[in-house]
Amino acid sequence: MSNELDTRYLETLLGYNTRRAALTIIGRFMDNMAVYQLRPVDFSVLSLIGHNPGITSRQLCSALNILPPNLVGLLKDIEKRQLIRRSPHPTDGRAMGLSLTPKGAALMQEAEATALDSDLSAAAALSPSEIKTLTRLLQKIYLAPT
Amino acid sequence: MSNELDTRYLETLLGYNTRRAALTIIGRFMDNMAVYQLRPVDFSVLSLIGHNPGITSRQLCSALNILPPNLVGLLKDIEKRQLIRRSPHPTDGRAMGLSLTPKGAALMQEAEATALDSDLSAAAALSPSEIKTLTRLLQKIYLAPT
DNA sequence: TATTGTTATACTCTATAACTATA
DNA sequence: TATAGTTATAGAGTATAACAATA
Repeated sequence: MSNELDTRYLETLLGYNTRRAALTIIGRFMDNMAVYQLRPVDFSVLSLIGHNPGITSRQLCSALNILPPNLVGLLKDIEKRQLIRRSPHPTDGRAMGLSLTPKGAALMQEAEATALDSDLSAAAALSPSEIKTLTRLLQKIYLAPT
Repeated sequence: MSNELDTRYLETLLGYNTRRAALTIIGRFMDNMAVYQLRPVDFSVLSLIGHNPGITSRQLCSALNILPPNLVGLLKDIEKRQLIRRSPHPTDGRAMGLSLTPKGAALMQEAEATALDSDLSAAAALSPSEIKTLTRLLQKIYLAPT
């Protein structure tokens, strides 16, 4: 079948290019994280908890743009897997402070190393300085004031 | 509330940065396309049809990574809006060739101009040469052989 | 025997309303 | 009166199985 499609116009669009690259990178990330049974969102939540012991579920929601009802089941699951612990918040009786268990910390130490490998293999076509440039330009976009 | 979260680790990850930038760019794209009642996927489909008259639904699926059953309703909708036309395929009796109606072509001429404006405003923090660099690096990632 | 387009359906992700307990 | 966490539920988006018509 003649499959000569003209996609040149779409390839001029920043949204198209950024989304396709994101899907490529995240697809590989998912493959590499499957062994830990972590989806990208699980990884992000655990990583934020690991680097911010005592973080609340509301803070996770703001940082990761998750709606509170949608975080409930996720936290329940990773707590059931004994990766996190909920402790009473020191100053706010409504909230719970989240932290990694030793098992969760051990898992995340491996998972974060794997995440780096995954990034490097997804960006194997780029030099180290190109990766730095790419990161800087992407951050300029999403950190720009509206 | 003390909202001093440490997100430095996540900000080193290519997947995190690329996804956040994509959400920023596409969010703005959606806002700007709302007036045409086009979602990103509608825009992509109509744009590919416009630049590839006679394209089949199967070709659209491959190019945009859409599963055939999920394209059916989309095509039905934009045909009902009289933006596309389905004609018998010249050589394959199973397939239909898709093309824009005059109404669809007029809409897409405006929508593609708006898409460019949207990109430029989403990337307002970047110079023209930075935008070119960003595009090149993103394409290097998703066009790289597995 | 394989492919195009389609229906029906299931699963995941995301979003909204409303409740409770604490502040 | 507002906020943290939760429940229930609705709506997108994405996935698989199976079919008729054609290659």
